[in-house]
Order: sequence, then structure tokens, then C-alpha cells
Amino acid sequence: MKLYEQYPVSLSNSLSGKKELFKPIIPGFVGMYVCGPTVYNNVHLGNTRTFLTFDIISRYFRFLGYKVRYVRNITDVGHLENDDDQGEDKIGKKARLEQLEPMEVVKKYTEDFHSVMRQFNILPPSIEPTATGHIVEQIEITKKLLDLGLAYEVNGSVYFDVKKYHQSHSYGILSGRNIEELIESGRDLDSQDEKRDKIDFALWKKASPSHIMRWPSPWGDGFPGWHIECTVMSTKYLGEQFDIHGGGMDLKFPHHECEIAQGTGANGKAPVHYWIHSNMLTVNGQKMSKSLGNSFLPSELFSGSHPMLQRGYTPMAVRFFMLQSHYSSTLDFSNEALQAAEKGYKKLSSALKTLRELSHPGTSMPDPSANESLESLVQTCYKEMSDDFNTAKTLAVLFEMASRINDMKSGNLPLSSLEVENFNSFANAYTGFMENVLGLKEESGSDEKLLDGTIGVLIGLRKKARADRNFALSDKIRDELKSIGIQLKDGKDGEITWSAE
RNA sequence: GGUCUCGUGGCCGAGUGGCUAGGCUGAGCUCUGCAAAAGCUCCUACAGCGGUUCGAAUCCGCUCGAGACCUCCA
Repeated sequence: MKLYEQYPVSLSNSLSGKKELFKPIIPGFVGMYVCGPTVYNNVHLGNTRTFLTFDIISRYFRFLGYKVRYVRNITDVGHLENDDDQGEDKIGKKARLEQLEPMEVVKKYTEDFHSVMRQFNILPPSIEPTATGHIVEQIEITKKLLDLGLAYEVNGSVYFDVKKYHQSHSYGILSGRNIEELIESGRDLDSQDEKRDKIDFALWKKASPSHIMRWPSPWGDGFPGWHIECTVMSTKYLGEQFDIHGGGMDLKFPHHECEIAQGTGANGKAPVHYWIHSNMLTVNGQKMSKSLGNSFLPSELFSGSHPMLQRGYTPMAVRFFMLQSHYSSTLDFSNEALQAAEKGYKKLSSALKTLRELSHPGTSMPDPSANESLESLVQTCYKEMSDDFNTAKTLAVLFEMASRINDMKSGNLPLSSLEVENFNSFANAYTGFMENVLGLKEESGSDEKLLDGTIGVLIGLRKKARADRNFALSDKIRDELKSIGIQLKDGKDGEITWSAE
């Protein structure tokens, strides 16, 4: 029996608004598409929360034995600065501001994005397609939508006809919008508009003479609209219908709504079975975003160089911080919360280290209830993760397991009372959920080995001093190490371990 | 204005009808030459007011407060 059969996953589907049992289209396989970053600027911390969420989801599916194809795009063209202007796009604008080629901008911020992802231990997707790499496909689907009568061309631009689409399908099913209300109550556009209706959206935009990102098309030189790239790339790599589409909550409308309309319009069927939206990171209760100016960069977070930060925090502490809340809730950022998270993470991390150093001596006095309670903790980890990827609850179980690991070390829970099979299952679960599922890896400096050896010498001296009952010297060794950030810990058996603060 | 979400103990945060998550902080105990670490214990909450129910943080209504989307945003 496969793990995914043993622990079936249920998830919150934004489309139905309910928690549903996950059933893949092809048994044993998961196809997942997530809207990636627009690479015209550095990713900020809020962005990374979304990518962390889907990192966890793809990790857990794989952990359960699914074969996962995870596609996350790079948007390197096409975001309109304003929907009603003459097609200023963010990449192009940034290029002019910095006197760079558009692809230089794209390259620079793509590198930044990847570097941040690596620091947070967010695994790369299976495929990371770019919008500019799929111009041909975007033109093709636009032609198809024109042929189907779901789009129209005006002055070299092509727009999706939402009203027309709504006649045979339903526009607004994801976001719960009512098309009549959208038409009536939406904001008025300042300038004259080529669109028949303000809710129509661009599939292809004509490039003004000064526009630097442009491609030839049947309608003249231009560039693709924002929404169409995701439809094209998800369809190409995952099929006309696939299992999961994810992204930040703020993309629900209009972006994902438009994707549904385009995909359904072009292919005659709804593209996605399960929509998953991760919620926003907030600062003092307000959404973190570039436009509000309350965002900060991961690099500022690590170094503590942002004015809002009391000090720097390590990537794993931040990762842990985010995993303590559920992805569907907003998460408020604060120094206090991060400091608490850092301590919590260290506790779990040091238990992992402790666990690695334990070795089972063989079962000599089996204790069925101890074995049973350990096994139940293992089961609970799976149960909580399978319940809508509840990382917060899973962490709670891991803390319980960490306490048991410390008991094993101290002798409160003798290893000899545990069946070897049970102990291994427990150890594999703790390690697996920490490292593979939650991606909480150990953070250690590169000089750790050298330092370990050096401190080993000092520990030897302290042992000798203690054996001689020369406590003045043994305390001096400990206190002076403490003052430079090295904490010595005496064990019951006379062994001394150390940790860096 | 329209649509929607949320309001949990000192702090952060799970939880959706009964079985009082967890982390951090604070207090105490055990262990220790003294510490640290670790283990254990305690501080037990659900914005307010009504209602449904044998029973509500959890369902319904109202009030107050905060926020999101409706324009680019993860």
C-alpha cells in the first residue's frame, strides 16, 4: 500500500470554497502549476511565503510517493503598468530606468530570485518556463480564441470578450464575482478604451513605437497580455486539465479568473481541478507589498539591516516562522514572533542532531506502551500533513517528538525499552518530516568542523579540571567560551557537548 | 460603494459543536559541584451582546474593531 493511499490528502479548494479529498487525474501522479514571480525587481519576503507554501505541498506529495510535476513560471514580459495606458510594461520600464536591456533586467532579478529560493531551502520546480520562451504558443492560442469568436482585434491589440464567454460559460466562478456588478460598479477608465467592455482583458497588446519589448504577430508588433502566459505554459506542460493550480491570494482576481476563462474558452473544459491560494504576509496588520512600501527583502532580513528589524534572522528561523501558521491564514510579521520562532527552530534542530547521535543498544526490557505512543506520534505527523498541509499542527507533533528524543538521550526513555523497528520508524519520521517535508535543514557554519575540533580540546581540559576538582579552572573555561558565544553543556555521564548561540 | 475574510491566553499562532494544539515569555520543581541543556508542573483564552443546542471559541443574528479584493502585486 502506497503512503498516499494510507494517508489520503484533503485540501481547501478555492473553487468550491471547501475542503476536498484530493483525487489526482492520473493515479499516482500530481500536476501542479504555480504562478511565479515577475522579475522586474527583487522578491520580497511576502512573495517567498507563497513559494514556500507550494514547496511544502510538492515536497509532501513526493514524500507520500506521488510522482509530481511542479511547474512554476517566470514572468519576464507583459505585465501592464496600467490597464488603460498604451502598453507600458514593467520589464520595459525598468529597463529604461536602469539603462539596461530588458533581458538584462530579467536575468538580474531571476538570479536574485533563485538565490533567495536556495537560501530558504525552497526546492526548484520540475519545469520553470518563461513567458518570452512561449510567445509562439501565446500567439497560437490567441488566434484560436479569435477563431472561436471569444476574442476581438482592435488596432493591433486583441482582447478577450468576457461577455461573449459568459453567454456559454460562467465568468467569476472562482472569485465569486457577478459579471453585471463588475460591469456596473467597476472603476471607470480615464482614457478612451479600445475594449468593448471594461472587464475585457488583453490577450495581445500592440507595442507603441518606443516600446522595447516587442514581437511580430498577425496583428503587428506587440507583446502578450499577462494572463495568457500561464494558460499557455500550464497547458503545454501539464495538459488541458491538470490537478492543482496555486498562487497568492491576490492573484485570484482577476488573474486566475481570466486563466479559467481563457482555458475553458479555448479548450472547452475547465483547466484546473483544485485551486489553492496562499494568504498574505502582513506587517502591523497590513499586507506586505511593494506599493505600500512596507516590504523588505530577504537579504535585509538575514542581515538585520532594515530599520524595522532589531537584528538579523537566519533563513531557517524564518522558514520555521512561516510554517507555524497555516498557509490559508494571514501571518503577521514582528520581531518578537521571529525571535520566538528562532528559539523554537533551534530546539527542533538540536533534537535532530541528538537523534543522529543515538544508537539503539538492542531491546532488553520492552515497554509496549512506550512503543505504542511513539508510533502514534508518527501516525499523527502524516495525519496532520494530509489534512490540508497543516504545518502548524505537524510542528506541534514534532515538538512532542523532540521531547521524546531528549528523553532518550537523558535516559528518561531508555532505548532498550523500544523495539528496534519502532525506534527506526520514529527516527525516520522525525528526520523525514523535518528535512524532507518541512525542509528545515540544519544550519551550520562552514568552519564547523574546525571549530568542533578546537572546542573538543577545550572540553578535554575542562574534563580534566573537573576530575581534579579544580572548579575555578573548569568554570573559567566554560565562562570564557560562553562570553564568545559557545555554550558548554555537561551531561550526566560526564560527556560535555557544546552549541553556538 | 460592491464582494469577502478575520478578531483566540503576556506575545505569535493551531483548532470549527463536547476529548481544554504547539512555540515563545514568566514562575516553580527535578537533575547538576555551580551552571547550561533537558524533563516535569503552573499561569487555561477564544471582541461584545443575543439566539439555536443537553452542550459553542466552533452554528445563526446584531454591534464594534481590523484587513483583503474590486488597479500591478505572491
